[in-house]
Amino acid sequence: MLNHEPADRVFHALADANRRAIIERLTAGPAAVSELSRLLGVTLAATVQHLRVLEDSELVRSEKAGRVRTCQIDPVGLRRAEHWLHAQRTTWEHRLDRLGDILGEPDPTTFKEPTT
Amino acid sequence: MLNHEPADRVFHALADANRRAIIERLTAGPAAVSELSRLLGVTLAATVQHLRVLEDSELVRSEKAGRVRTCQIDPVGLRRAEHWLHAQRTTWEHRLDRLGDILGEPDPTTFKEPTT
DNA sequence: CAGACACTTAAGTGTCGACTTGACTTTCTG
DNA sequence: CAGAAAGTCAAGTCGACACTTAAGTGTCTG
Repeated sequence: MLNHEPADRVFHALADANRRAIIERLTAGPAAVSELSRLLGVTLAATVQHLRVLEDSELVRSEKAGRVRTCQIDPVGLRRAEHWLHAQRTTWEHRLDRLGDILGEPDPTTFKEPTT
Repeated sequence: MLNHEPADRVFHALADANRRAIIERLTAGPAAVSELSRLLGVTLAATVQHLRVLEDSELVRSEKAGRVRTCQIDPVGLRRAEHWLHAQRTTWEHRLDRLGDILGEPDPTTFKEPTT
């Protein structure tokens, strides 16, 4: 089941607490890899691996100047995830609305939810 | 790093394409476990395991009547995930706004981003 | 009531993912 | 220029995870 859909990558990236901590830090402004490494309390190598995941899912961008790589938020991934969730929630809510309309109608012929 | 934060659970649940497919199906209305199983093309047992993850993260609720368990969306998890993403994005956007204000000011004393 | 249905639980398997250590490369700085 | 700083790359370890099969448990239905 090794999918490479964008949604897979984004949600998988967000599933890790350390990666979310990186994102939370970066919303406050850019940071170097070593700073993030200190923040998480893990090795530089581990941090770099997290950043690779975050960049692949377009949640973070980074550029290297001299010997320091500076990371910042990439809004693309964030928006993609937000959009999927919003779509699900609104679809669900609209369905409930329609259901309410039907149940509130003056002539309620016995209504049954189709399951198949 | 086996965290049990709610955000961990929700995003981890959403990271799997089959679980997202279940959610997408349920936004259209309730469904039985065996129907979801058919939809995914995996074993009933596997489907039950996915549902356990989805229920633990409050993305799905289910009730058993007779021998059939009916599943439906639980908005709690969806909202939780959406809220986290929204918070990150807006924090980031507001920071950019403030940055724009500063850079657009009449007396721009040489501005340097604090990194530590 | 017998057999089909709709799950449920347990155990096993192969893969992935988060870390680590250790060996480099590149870029400052005293 | 020597050494420190900041990353980078490559293994290697070990626990999680998505499946499966197999053996149940209740609940209809003819």
